Amino acid sequence: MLVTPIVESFSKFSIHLNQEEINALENSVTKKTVKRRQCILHEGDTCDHYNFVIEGCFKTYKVDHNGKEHNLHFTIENSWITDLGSFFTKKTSQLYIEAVEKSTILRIERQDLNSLYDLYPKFDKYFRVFLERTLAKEEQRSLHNISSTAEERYLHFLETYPYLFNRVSNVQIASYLGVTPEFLSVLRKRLVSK
Amino acid sequence: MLVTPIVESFSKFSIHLNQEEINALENSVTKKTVKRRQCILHEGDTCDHYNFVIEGCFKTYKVDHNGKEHNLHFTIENSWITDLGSFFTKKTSQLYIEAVEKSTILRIERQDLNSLYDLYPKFDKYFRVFLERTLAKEEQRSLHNISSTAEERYLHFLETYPYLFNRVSNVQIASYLGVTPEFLSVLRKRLVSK
DNA sequence: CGCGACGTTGATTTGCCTCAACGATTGTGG
DNA sequence: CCACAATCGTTGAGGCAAATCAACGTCGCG
Repeated sequence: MLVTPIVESFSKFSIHLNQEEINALENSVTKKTVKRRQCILHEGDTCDHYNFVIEGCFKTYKVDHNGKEHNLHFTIENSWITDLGSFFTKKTSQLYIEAVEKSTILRIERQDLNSLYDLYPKFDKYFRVFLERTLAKEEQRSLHNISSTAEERYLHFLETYPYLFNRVSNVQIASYLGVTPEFLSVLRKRLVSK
Repeated sequence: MLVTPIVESFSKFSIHLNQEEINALENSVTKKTVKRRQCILHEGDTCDHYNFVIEGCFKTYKVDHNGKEHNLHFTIENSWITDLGSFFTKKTSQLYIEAVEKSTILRIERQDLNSLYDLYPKFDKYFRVFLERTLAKEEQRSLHNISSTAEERYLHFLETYPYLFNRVSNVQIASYLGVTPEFLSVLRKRLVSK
């Protein structure tokens, strides 16, 4: 089954899908393979779907009015990725979602997800819990950002996402931290000499 | 009924509670009045509840290792306020939630909320939708923060939350924007002279 | 009435950016 | 499978946005 990783994700939140629910889910998703550097969402698109990352890694970024990229977050296997803002308001997205590595995703369209919500309350519960966790992480992040220097943010990044260190370039990390690659280089040098 | 404003909030998301559900909710909440400058959550507390603001205004802030306050957000009437991070992990909170004005809240404890989730699927749906919106707003905010100057952030704040302008001090606004009150003063002067 | 919070101004400092340059790595098309 | 191009990581000089520190008048509240 395509959706086994999703079913396991439900299990992690102690929500167990029965065969009917699993089949409904299986019929709602489409598998897509994505090349390195390929975008699954462009600025200007309307985001009408959720994606579950089966394997690989994505970055979500915005391009500002000076043409600079700002990474909002990285998403690796076994998590959902979408532009919630666009998904909700049904307005065009300001974001790009791009594969950092060769990746595989399962996509579910808005209408199919809505059907699942209507038919099976477990989907509301699962996303309610998933969103609580995601929001808690987001808050934790802005909390840390607001009260730390760039050096502290870098160290915190390394602690929190050790598995990303080898998967994304320093350019990407700098963009995520909100500093220039040059300045990250200075920070790294300083840290080594300590 | 105490919970009328909450029932109306459900209605805004097209979720309509029946009398049984309303009664269950009514029996789950406790009304609290809060004085100006009184905290409903302190750093070190564990946050085991959600609060619905009936009237008034709160700020959620962190005190950093230099003793400075950093406002994460303001919450006014007809919205929920809690420390999701602490609520979830059941760990102690790093945050303070303090009334900016004399306020009234309805509090619901974790166990009572869990009972509602178990008995009535509408509650999962309501919070799923609520969290999607909240998370979309959070993302919108970090998106804007990451790619704007302090002046742009201040203008954006005024546009987005015009109703807060008269309710919270510039010290609070500066803390929310991530600048010092002195620098906000400079910005305001610059803007007037334009 | 008096005290503490607020808003403002100015002088000085600093964290991080910009721009420019260069060798090392990576990846890709021929 | 190699050669060339592109991206990456690093270093340095100079600049700017915002912080820090200090000072002072005003206002609202107890």
